[in-house]
Amino acid sequence: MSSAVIDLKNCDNCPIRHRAVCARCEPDELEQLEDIKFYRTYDAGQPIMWAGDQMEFVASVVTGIATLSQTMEDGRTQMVGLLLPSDFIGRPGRVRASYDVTAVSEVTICCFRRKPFETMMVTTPHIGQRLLEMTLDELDAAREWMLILGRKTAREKIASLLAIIARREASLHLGKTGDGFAFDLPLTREAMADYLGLTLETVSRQISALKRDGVIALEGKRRVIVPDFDALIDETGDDADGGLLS
Amino acid sequence: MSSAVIDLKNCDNCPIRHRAVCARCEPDELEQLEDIKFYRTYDAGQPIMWAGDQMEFVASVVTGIATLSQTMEDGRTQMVGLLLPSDFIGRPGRVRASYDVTAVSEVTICCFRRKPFETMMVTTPHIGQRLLEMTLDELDAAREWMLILGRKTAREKIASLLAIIARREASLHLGKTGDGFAFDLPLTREAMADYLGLTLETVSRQISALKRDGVIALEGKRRVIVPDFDALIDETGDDADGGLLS
DNA sequence: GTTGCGCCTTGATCCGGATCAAACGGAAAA
DNA sequence: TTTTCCGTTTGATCCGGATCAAGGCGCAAC
Repeated sequence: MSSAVIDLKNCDNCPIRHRAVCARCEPDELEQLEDIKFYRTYDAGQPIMWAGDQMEFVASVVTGIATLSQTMEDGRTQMVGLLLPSDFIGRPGRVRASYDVTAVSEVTICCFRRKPFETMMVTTPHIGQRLLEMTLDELDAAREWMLILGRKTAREKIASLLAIIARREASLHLGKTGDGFAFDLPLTREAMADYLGLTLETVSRQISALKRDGVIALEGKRRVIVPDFDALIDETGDDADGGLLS
Repeated sequence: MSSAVIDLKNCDNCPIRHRAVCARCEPDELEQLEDIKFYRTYDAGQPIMWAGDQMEFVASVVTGIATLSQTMEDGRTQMVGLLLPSDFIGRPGRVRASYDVTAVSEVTICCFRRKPFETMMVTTPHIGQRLLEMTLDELDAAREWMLILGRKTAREKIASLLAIIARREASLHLGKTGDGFAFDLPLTREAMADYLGLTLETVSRQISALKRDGVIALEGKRRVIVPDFDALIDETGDDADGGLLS
């Protein structure tokens, strides 16, 4: 694997330090962390780890996008996680990876040797608490995903995925989700198919259909324009209010 | 809701105290817990809470089986969690329930008022740590479930569900999973369909097919006999070794 | 007994998405 | 420039599971 240590200290973008795990750490706790962390970068398409691999470290995504996925013996693949900056990789207490982790874009991860990290979790409750919050959020996302996989039509699945990505982009760039909102798809058609439990042909056809029906517009293959966000939400089959009302 | 407080102290079967959260609590921590916990019982089929309900407590299943599920406006339903004794209900820090919780059999839950429980999580790290472990296990289960929903055929789905239930029964009763192993289905055909993203007719047909092919035998509608456990596993499409080998 | 009611099974038909196949378009390599 | 290649689109056909419909079985109420 062509991965390299790129920095050992003071990465302002390190999510474990500044956003994910250590948002509430004391300065001396941060110094402890500095001693056991290092960085790795992977090119788009590269595997980061295979299911069954020995995991010597846990990690956190700093930049880029990676996927968690499971593959059956005959090759059928299901994505089970989409890892964005600040998301956590690996699991304290577990020696072997349970899923394949693959870089979708160029990805930099911040690694912590597993043993020291585990002992730190005991001595520094904040880290465990933050990890619990993150895991609960992931569980909620997984459950929303299960509804998509189990009960939605192909069109609803595509609309749901677009809405998920659009919402994330909007919140990231402080952007409005108003009219004419636009964003880039970070995933290939095949990756979208693996996400949604479809074939890439069906993904392509349904995107074309949404375009034909004026729900979205495309610039090239990857850039999506959403003229009316509510119209997109209508296509997802979800409740109009995202569970916000009584 | 015909729910009643059934006991306020010393429930040897309370999973929060003895199995789930407090496995490593000190005696004085247990006493703290006693002050803020109470029990409720629900009949089979009764709703325990609806998505959107205000949650005044978090809880833990003591006896019986309950389901977590999501329903779309038009009635399509997807089960997203199967709650067994010792499983946790609710989420610290969240005011409203995200999913419908329904009793499948008669269910007794052990409730903790949410606020005191949350403050206790801060003062008693063991509880948070145990909760993290449980949540990570649930996340793994959800991801296995996503593969089932997204990529498996109806027959593989049924076989997978039977294998999941069989394995749990086996581990519960210290039972072997050897030849002639038998267990009761805790779910109706409809609940199985909601679990697997199928219709109840397809569930019924595929169970009949597995019976016809000698993979399983039935006693009545609910009791399943598995003559050869490996043959059942073969039908799931999963790797033969459950990821145990290198 | 018989009636009614859940829960389950089975049959006939339909349709959405998979599969097989071909071709397109843009970017990098030659 | 042309070639190659990868990601994508589109078309034709097939099939697994949904849908619609009828009937069976066990059980509790009457």
